[in-house]
Amino acid sequence: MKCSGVICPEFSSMTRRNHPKMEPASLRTELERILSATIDDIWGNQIPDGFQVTVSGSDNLEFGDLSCQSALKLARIVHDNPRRSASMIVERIEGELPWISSVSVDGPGFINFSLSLQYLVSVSGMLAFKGLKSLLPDIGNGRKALVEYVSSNPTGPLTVGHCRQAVLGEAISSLLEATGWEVSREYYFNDTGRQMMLLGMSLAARYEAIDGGEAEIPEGGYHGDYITEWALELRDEQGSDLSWENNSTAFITFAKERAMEMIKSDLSLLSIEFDRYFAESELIPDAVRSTIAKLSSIEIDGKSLVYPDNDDKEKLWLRFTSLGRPTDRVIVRDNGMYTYRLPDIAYHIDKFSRGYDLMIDVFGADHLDTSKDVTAGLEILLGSSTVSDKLTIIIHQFVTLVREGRKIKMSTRAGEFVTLRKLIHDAGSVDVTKYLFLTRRAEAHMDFDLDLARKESNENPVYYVQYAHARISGIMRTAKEAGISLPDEHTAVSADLLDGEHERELMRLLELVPSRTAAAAEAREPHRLTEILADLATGFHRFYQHVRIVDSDDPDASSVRLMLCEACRRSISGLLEILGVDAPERM
RNA sequence: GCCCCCGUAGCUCAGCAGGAUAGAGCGGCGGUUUCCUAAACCGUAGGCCACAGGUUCGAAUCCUGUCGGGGGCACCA
Repeated sequence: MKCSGVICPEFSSMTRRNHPKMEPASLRTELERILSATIDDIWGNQIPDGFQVTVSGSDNLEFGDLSCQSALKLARIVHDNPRRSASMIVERIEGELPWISSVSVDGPGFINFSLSLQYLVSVSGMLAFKGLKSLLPDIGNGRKALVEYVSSNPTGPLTVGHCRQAVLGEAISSLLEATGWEVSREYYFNDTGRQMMLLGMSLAARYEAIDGGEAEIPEGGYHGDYITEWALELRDEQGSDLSWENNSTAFITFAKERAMEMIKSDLSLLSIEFDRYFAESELIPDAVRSTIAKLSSIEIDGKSLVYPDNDDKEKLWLRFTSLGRPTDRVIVRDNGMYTYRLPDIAYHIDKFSRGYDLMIDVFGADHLDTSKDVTAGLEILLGSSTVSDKLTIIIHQFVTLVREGRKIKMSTRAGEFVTLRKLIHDAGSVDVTKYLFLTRRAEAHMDFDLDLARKESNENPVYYVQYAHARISGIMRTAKEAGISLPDEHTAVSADLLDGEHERELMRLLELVPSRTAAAAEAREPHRLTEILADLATGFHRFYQHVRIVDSDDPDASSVRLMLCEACRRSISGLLEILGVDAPERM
């Protein structure tokens, strides 16, 4: 880690001569390295091993562009006034830093850096000519990630809750892709067991009711109108001679296929496509049996992890209490069917065996308890460090629907739910729906007022952002008509032409975009992108208000200002693309 | 009873791996278009960051407790 003389000769010459461009992510890394080396130089072995030096964007322009708090954190370690420590650091590095125009010690001991104009111009140029993605750090570095989301069982249309999850999972996937991960999107569904049986029986009941039979939907069955529609379709296709007693498989298969079609069509409204739909039946019987065998072979405190029920030997329990969970659970029922937890553990083992470096599950709050059990099971089978290193479970809270000021209780089985389709219709557009969900972080509850949906959508911040994009696109058209184009990509732009207060403010905002986006990716928090977008839109609108961009009397200055606009436009469109929201050229 | 999430401006929510005067959108009030899209911009009002302790040079952010709201605790998924 040590670097003699603080500034590596290679780095110094590289940045100053051979490598005229510096990317924001690299600049931060280099600053951190230089600061870290300087601190090591001054205080040497007083510094503990894990001491992290970080450079982050300043909150306020008064404090420069980038800020380092290390001197404050150092105070406790070296027992000195943080301002004095900061000054000692600054003395050593001042004037030696590439791309930095000034360094100062402010407040209680912050070290603040101002970025040089030339650097800011060069970053804006990279954004304008190469786009946002080219400046995002390659965090994944080709590693493979699997994101599992939606995973709703084929029993009916997707609802509002699924919509939130779909949008969230898709945005996380895209965000990972944008930062260098190779992402597979996977949808896991249960196509066996009790729910499918109930679905088939519900369809059979509606089918028989067509010809006047008494429709008896079984207890716990499905009451949605769509079942009746399927029943009519089934009769059109296969006549009216089917009966549940003789043709149960036909009913179940028909319902299951219709449900999956419905779900895929709902997902296509959101432009979501999965790489794989993984059916639970693929795990039965081999994968599940081998999972039971592995779990059975484990003993904790002299007790087998799997044990038979006292009354019924066919029924098997998993001793979750030995794994730190509150209660043991049945994993195989007396009729030989598996409960949810067992195939789910088997499914995750399958995922782990496929060699992913990162696996993300996006679940609703109802999965909280079971997902903890599943994780505990995986940890005992695969080792807790393997699981914690590779598996991340994101639990999002539910959407509460409000209509006429009252909360609506939703139930898919009772047929009382608001579909994803209806939600999109009420909100007025797909973009609005997506953006609305994405402005909240996953763990925040969300009230969705259906009566206000459309009204709110007109005031939705997505239009504010899209408008900025459309406005810039308009400026590009105007510039073209006036014969003004972007500067040449390979010729250095004269920074003097952008030496204004408003230009600098916008460039500084742009410079922050790649690192803020990368931070959002590492936190798996796509809602942060909506914050960046709002900042960019505000920044641009303000810039536009104060600065005349296309000016036929001054084509050179117009051209470089146009470059800033283009940098802004491509930043906005790049972020919107990650969120799956359209970036319109006109509004 | 156990577990999870939330409590920040009138409303919906950001900010929370501690840091320098707490933010946005919408709503309120008042301004700004002979000029590249006014779906914009500028100004202004509005906050004991639920409450109480604790840790710290420093807490909206971390810890503990209390209160309030939501959700989950199937041999459904």
